[in-house]
Amino acid sequence: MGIHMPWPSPDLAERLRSAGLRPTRPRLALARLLFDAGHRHVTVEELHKEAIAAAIPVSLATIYNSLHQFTAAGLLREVVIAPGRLYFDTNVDEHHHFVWESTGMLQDIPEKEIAVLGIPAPPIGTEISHVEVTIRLRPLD
Amino acid sequence: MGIHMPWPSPDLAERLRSAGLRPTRPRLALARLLFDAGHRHVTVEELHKEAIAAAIPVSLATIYNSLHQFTAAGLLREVVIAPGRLYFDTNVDEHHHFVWESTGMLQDIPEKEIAVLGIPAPPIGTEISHVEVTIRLRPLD
DNA sequence: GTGTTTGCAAAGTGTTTGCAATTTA
DNA sequence: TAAATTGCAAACACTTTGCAAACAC
Repeated sequence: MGIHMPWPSPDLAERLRSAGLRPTRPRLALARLLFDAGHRHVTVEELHKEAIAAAIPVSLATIYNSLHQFTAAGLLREVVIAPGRLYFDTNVDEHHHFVWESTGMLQDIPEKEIAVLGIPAPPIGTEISHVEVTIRLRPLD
Repeated sequence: MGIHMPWPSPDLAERLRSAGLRPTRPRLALARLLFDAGHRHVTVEELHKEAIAAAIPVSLATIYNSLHQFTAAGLLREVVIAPGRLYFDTNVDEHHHFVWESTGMLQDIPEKEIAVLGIPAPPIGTEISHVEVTIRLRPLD
């Protein structure tokens, strides 16, 4: 855990199978778009357009379903940066983000670059699931 | 900036006026609910229910409008913790959050408690608007 | 009185769901 | 063949908008 294979990717069908998901044609095609090109941040709409452009005629509903299934299976992580701006992040390891407030764009910051000191003890009955630092940017000037 | 008056609150009408907002009856009533009881995290729906319960018959549309106007005026800050879970935070100073993943609940962590080290230089053409640390919690066991 | 704000109901948006047809194993 | 998955279209929940009436100044 924590280590990502560079491309060429491991067998995607196998990866889906071990996540408990049948490697159907739509899912494999989406997995290729998502995981065969390094870490990505995609929105539902973007992925749908990409799929259509790649001559993979998946319906929007299937995009939604697949992204949620992938997320539940731990293959993706959701990142919300503003109301109505939801990304699915193929980097599921602990890491941080730059967020361009003007465009909604997102950029990863490796976990190792940033140290968070003084994290308070988690409230009784809870444990820390993860810690994320979001650095919001505005255009200079 | 960064210092908040404890209650009793300064004159709310004046506060709205200097934010460029006419102190209308609905806006004053909402401002009282929001700002007269220390820092709060409210959702649109919660505030609407509170207003109705307080015999202030504002429409949902007015809640939406007012919250957005207050936000644009710098009296509130939006905090999205998951798709569809938007809070308006009356604490507009730099600070951090605990987020209960199971319930969506939110709790402030004062800015001073946490130190973020190693923040990378902002990408060319941008400056840092703010840095927030989100600590997600899951139930113990 | 003039320009702003409100409430209502209608129109949008983005997301989910039900179900018959299709596909996987 | 049996069970899971897909696509479509309808249903949803949430948010915004248009406009006449009410209000602030």
